Amino acid sequence: MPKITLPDGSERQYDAAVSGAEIAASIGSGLAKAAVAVRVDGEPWDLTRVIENDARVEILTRDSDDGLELLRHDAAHVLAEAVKELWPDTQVTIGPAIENGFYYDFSRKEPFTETDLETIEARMQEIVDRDEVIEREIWKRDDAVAFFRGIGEEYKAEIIDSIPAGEDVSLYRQGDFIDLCRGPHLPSTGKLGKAFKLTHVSGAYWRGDSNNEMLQRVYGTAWSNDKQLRKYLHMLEEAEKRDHRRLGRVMDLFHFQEEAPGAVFWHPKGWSLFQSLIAFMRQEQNAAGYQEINTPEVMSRSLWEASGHWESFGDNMFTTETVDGRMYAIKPMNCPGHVQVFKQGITSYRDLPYRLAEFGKCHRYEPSGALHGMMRVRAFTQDDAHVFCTPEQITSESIAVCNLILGIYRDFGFEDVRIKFADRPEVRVGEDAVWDQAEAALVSALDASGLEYTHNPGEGAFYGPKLEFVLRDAIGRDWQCGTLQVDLNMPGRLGASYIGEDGEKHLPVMLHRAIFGSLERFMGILIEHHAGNLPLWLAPVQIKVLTITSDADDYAREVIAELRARGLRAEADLRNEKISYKVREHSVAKIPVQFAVGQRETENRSVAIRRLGSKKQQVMSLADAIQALLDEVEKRASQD
RNA sequence: GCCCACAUAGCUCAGGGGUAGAGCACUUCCUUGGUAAGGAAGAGGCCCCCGGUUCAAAUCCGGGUGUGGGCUCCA
Repeated sequence: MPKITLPDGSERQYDAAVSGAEIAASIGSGLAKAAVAVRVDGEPWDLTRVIENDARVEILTRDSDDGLELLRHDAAHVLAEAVKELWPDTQVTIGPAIENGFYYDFSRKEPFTETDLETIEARMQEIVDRDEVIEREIWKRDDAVAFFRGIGEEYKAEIIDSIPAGEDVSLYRQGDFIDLCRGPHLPSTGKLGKAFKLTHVSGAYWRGDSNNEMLQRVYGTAWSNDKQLRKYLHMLEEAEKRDHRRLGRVMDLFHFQEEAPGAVFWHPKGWSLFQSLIAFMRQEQNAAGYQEINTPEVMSRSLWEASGHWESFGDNMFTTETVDGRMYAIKPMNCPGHVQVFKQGITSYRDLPYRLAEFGKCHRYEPSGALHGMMRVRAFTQDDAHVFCTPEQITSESIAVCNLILGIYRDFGFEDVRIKFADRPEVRVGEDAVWDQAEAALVSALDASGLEYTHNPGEGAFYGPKLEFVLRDAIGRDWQCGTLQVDLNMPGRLGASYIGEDGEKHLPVMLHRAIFGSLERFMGILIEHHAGNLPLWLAPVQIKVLTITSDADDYAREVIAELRARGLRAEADLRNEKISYKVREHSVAKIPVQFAVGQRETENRSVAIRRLGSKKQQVMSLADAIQALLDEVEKRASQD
């Protein structure tokens, strides 16, 4: 006689043990239809599983986050069933729900083709039409291992084998397909609906280990209804329009070519934007007490051996051997160079904290498959800095860095920033006692700053723990940009020290920090965040002056001269073309402000202003227009 | 690095064992037009590279390089 308590606090008494489906039906037919699973005392259960005792029960509907995840998980099972029907000698492995969809990893000799995807998708729809009952079964672990081994599913058997002996496992059966799964699942395949689509195939290593066999992964997306599916597919198209590689071309910012994989060829407009980013950062960090330096790009291999980089990353460094047989490395980082500058001057604790910054161009031989537009390159520019300080100064310096980073992100319109604390990795340099100290210092700085953060275990740098600053862009994607690392190892390895108040030699603490991270990557993120519609203060060409007829050419030249004299980046378009033609071309090129000038404007020294994205025009005196734009630049305002 | 796909004009792409195609961009001419493409003509190609098959390869096959989607990696 279970008493069921619903989330709103109401209670229902049932005469006998009752299933989630029955509870939902007793509340309403609409709910019964939308229900996909239940949560019983916080634990997700199948809708058909019988509840014997008093419990708190929550009905999960297909529209809820949990319900959607379940649908996606079911879609993965239906995918696996379809593949097993079509190609019985394919082995199944794992198939989880992921953000926006699902995937399933299969082991087979022949990779899937694009045509196979269509075939599989059609079969999945048949399985949905068949409306097969999905049943939960509890097996003894060893029986399950023997069963899967018996039907040739070695991977499945291996997974179950890694579950502690003596534990029972749950299997789910739908039609002739049976799979190990924690559940819960839908009561039948028909409930999945057809708002799913297979999207692409790729390779994926078994258990995520590159030493293992490469499996064939099929990705798909799944939603609660067709409308949601269409909305998602539309969002993908919109994201593609924002692609910085496409916009970099239409905005004439940069290009890549085969002779320099992973390295940017900057065009005048792209370099202008790059310089704007540097100018801004320079101003902000000078104000925060940093001094800018520059260190060599090519240094002897011995320095990298001393720093520990050679051992950890030697395979990923560009090297160069001179005719006399000396081996040099092209710098992958700036820190060893900064330590050399520290060693040349600083001897006293009175000089600390000592903050050195560099816009250093680094080269890393990234795996070819990792390259991706400007987001992952082999030649990039870091806004790198190192704060040399005493152990007592770690907290205050770390807080200052956090505030600097968050403030700068706000200036770029990134308000949603997450912080992750990454501690010691398995492969590292230095004593554990030193790591204890560095991690504790970073955590205490975080606690003192009052900022929220999450824990990212084992993801620290080889020389110290770090904070990762992750910003979320306009369409909800996360990008890790900034970093703050506490390093108690490198100064000692490279022989840096200072004389403390006590007259003794001490090792300085080194805080590594970057805010943009890579300027190339940050620019890519900025372009995609703004969909190319850069805020006025960053736009390489801020104003285009378009003439209606050639009678206005002289006035247009005057306007350009005036704009440039006031520090605005402006270009004229005096071509013998119709105004619509010019407007379209510069709109496509994402120029934020267009001034149209014709006879009327020439006569009263005005401009007809059209902002990117707007179809309206505003006529204003040239003087007022310039002032308004200067104000906007000063405020670093974003249009969106 | 690994799996799959792709590589044709500046760009976006069609084609396909035997003179290389379109749209846009570009050049010239006409047009001086008030807010997202005015008209005409012209020029533009080692069909990514190296091999092989073939009477004949841009096309088929193999290898390489690059790019894309993932996996692994990211000091």
